[in-house]
Amino acid sequence: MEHSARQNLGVSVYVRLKRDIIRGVYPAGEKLLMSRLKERYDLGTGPLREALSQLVAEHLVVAISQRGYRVAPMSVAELEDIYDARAHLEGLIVELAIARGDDAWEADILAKAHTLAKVMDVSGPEEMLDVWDRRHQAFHGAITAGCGSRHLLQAREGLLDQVERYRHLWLCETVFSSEALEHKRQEHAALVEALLARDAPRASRMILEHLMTPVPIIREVMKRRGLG
Amino acid sequence: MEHSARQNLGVSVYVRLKRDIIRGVYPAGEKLLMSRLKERYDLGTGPLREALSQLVAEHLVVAISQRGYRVAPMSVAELEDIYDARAHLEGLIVELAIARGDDAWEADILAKAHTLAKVMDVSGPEEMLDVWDRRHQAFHGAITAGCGSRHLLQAREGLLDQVERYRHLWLCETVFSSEALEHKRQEHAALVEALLARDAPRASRMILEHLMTPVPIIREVMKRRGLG
DNA sequence: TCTTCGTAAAATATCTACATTTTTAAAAAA
DNA sequence: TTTTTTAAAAATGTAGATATTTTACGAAGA
Repeated sequence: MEHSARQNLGVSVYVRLKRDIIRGVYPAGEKLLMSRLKERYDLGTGPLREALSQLVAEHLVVAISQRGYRVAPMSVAELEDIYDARAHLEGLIVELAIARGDDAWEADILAKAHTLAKVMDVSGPEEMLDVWDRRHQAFHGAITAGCGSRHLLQAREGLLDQVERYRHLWLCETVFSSEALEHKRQEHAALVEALLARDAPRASRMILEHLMTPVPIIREVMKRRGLG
Repeated sequence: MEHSARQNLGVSVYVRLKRDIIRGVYPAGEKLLMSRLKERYDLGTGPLREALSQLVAEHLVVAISQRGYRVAPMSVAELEDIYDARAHLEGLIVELAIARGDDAWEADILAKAHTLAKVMDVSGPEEMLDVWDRRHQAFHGAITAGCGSRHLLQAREGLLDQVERYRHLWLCETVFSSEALEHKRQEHAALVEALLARDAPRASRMILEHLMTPVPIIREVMKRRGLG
């Protein structure tokens, strides 16, 4: 079965559009002109409106009837709320994971923590950051998977999508100092220890702090760029 | 300004389609044939595909490329996971609301609890159930609003939408006995007491139990109807 | 002069109809 | 039966028609 099932255009333009919005190709609040999008992605209005409708449901785009679509606005207030919400939800999920996770869960966390700790600066900081980010996501994914609830994880995904635009600001701006990286490494090690000790309150508190650390940095970036 | 801003067809058919799916007009797993939908809602494929795309993002509909759309399947496994996820999320939100809610929050809860307790059987059980449900939603809405986080409430909304199909089975099947209603009333009163006493652990535990009670009943209904 | 209002033209969003491609079904052949 | 062929049904995409909003411009009034 090598017949790569043909995706319809709506789905593929959805993926591209989402990536472009997250990466800031279209600034927050910008009007998404049909004619421009048609040209850029080389397709008709039908598939475009499908993709935009999905993004509206995910709150990355807002639609105004008869006036088209705009990239959802960004603000410091939203930055704070979204990180707060995400951190608390992930804290809850971690508590459940500690209560419900089995041996395979523990093993997977250890595995992901190991590969994350071993990220080395081999081919330039650009590439390294990319690898680090992917493994960092995998690490947190392994932790949260232990809660065993498809729908809680789905709610988490929804918040991750929305947080991603802000997080991208952070990743772009932050040049990782090796001390910052070392600090993260220690946080992760302590977190793993709390998880394996099944110390739910401690692990939950640590997750919350861990996830909130980027907020002040992003707030600064936003103020500097006049997105406040 | 009485110019009721003209909604585009995509949005209005989205609302109708969503209501119809929740109410079981289209059974779980059923194919949503374009030709049928076009006829039923009297419009073209464009707006329909917009609406369906949004419902896909909300997980009420699944799309299979080149094979159209289907109502998302239902199962006892999902029933349990979705209620579990919702209950835990609402528990978290209640804890935050207790930590963050102000006087107006307390007042609003008391107000909504009062109107909910006063629901009387005046114009038939059909009408009564409708009023009771609306006020019940308002009651829980008032409680959760206290968390102050737009994004946590948004995540809650997402789960509510998905839970609604199962909840509808319950509302349709359950003929409320006055003793069941009285029991609920007592649960609500105890909950309000715990909230005003700012007893977060107790309130959270109560919410969790309160929200999980319909599960065994719905499970029975589903087994009886062969949706297991 | 500056503002407000109204009108017309341009730009834009929205929707339907039809053409194209793909899937499903039915019938025929092995 | 099982496979192949063929026809019908369905999904998808684009182009163009229609309706709405925005912009441009000038006249009237302050």
